Amino acid sequence: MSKIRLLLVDDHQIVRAGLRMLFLAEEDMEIVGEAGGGAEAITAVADLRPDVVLMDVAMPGMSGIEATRRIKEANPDTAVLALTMHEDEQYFFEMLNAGASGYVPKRAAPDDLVSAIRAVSQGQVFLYPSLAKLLVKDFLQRTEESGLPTIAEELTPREREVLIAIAEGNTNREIGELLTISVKTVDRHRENIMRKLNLHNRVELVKYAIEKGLIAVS
Amino acid sequence: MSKIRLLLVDDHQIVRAGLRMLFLAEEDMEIVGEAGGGAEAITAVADLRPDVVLMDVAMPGMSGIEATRRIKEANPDTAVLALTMHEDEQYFFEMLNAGASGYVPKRAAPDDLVSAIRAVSQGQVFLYPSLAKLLVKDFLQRTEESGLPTIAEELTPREREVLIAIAEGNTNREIGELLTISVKTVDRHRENIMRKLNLHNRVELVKYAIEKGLIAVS
DNA sequence: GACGGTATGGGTAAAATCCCCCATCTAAAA
DNA sequence: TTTTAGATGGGGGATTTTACCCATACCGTC
Repeated sequence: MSKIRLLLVDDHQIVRAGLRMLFLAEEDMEIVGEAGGGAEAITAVADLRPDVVLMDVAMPGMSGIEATRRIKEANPDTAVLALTMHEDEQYFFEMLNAGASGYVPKRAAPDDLVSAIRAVSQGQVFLYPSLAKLLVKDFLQRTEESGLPTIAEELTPREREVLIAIAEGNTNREIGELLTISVKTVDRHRENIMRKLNLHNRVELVKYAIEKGLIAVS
Repeated sequence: MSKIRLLLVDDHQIVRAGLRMLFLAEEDMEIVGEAGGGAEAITAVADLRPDVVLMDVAMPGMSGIEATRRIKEANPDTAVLALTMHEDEQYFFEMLNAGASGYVPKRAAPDDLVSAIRAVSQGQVFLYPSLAKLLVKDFLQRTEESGLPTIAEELTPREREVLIAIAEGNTNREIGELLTISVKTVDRHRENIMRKLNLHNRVELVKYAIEKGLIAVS
């Protein structure tokens, strides 16, 4: 197995030195280069073709955000992991937009950073818990905005489950297997849902479920 | 420091036994109870007041999703961590919607599960990298597609018309009358649409149409 | 204890869906 | 000019949906 090739980008060489020490202990990683700014980082990536770029977000000159955007544009296979002092919401979302595969605050435990690098080197996304929370919050806000008006109150929990399963594209038979009940019971629930909501076919059920935010559109 | 109080919810007692063994080694956690189904889980939470509920998603009877929704409704301070075999996109988003604080697949390393419990017990959100990826994908999709729908390019104008009519809830017969063509032709168009888009029933067609902005959700 | 709501499930039958087969006509493209 | 893509339509059949009928069981509440 070949090592994960790392590029360190940070405007403080003390930080870079610390990171170098940290990765000496990891046998599956090697540092192939360093850069002290965004512009340097771009040329370094082009020259060295690292697997993962550890990118400081706030730097004088070209910011880590802009550097990330340009790196991902020219080289989509290189993963960028944001490493930052700021757990600021704005920076976080902008780094995601720029194409970062992960976001780790500098206060994180070294082990977390190492895990993060392994995750992003495999094409995964690593979000530090406090940042993941922001993203989930954003997600929930969006979904509930789209489904505010009078949630499916009239439905029983079981009916809601069945409705969701229908809206996901399952047939009645599949739903029966999913919920371990007979097809006829699924059918019965569907009938009750339709009567309660005054809907008359599957398509209308799906649109209702989406409107009420019971399922995600995509 | 008091221990993190855990409630295990899974319909397989073998899984629960395995988890019990796992947490014996963790000195800052204790299992205060178990439940074999969603309904039991709800009463167990009310009785035992755990800090974290480890919740299986797919269970016969009340699913983990519905159970989570009800637990969070009655007890917002209790964190629910979804533990599941399914890395399914739909389940994941629904668990988030229901109020889960984290999502860990059963294939994850035990250490990851322990980290996840510590994170959610502190009010953080823990997402396993492969799932975090989904959330970021969703985020990026929303931010970039808030302007452009990227219309169904592959469909002919007539097919688009038929798709829209389907998504509006019309039957094939009604669509035939609407477009003054025979039911068989509508059927033919529908087949072609499904083949082109690799969709396999009306429900998926509707969701596709909504996703691409061909019809309004409400 | 009776009643309403929820969840379960069986039977039947018409309608609709879905997936193949086949064909003709037209207009644009190679 | 031949070919291709789009739109039109028919036949058949397996499967699913939809809409009724019926029932039992549990759990609260009045």
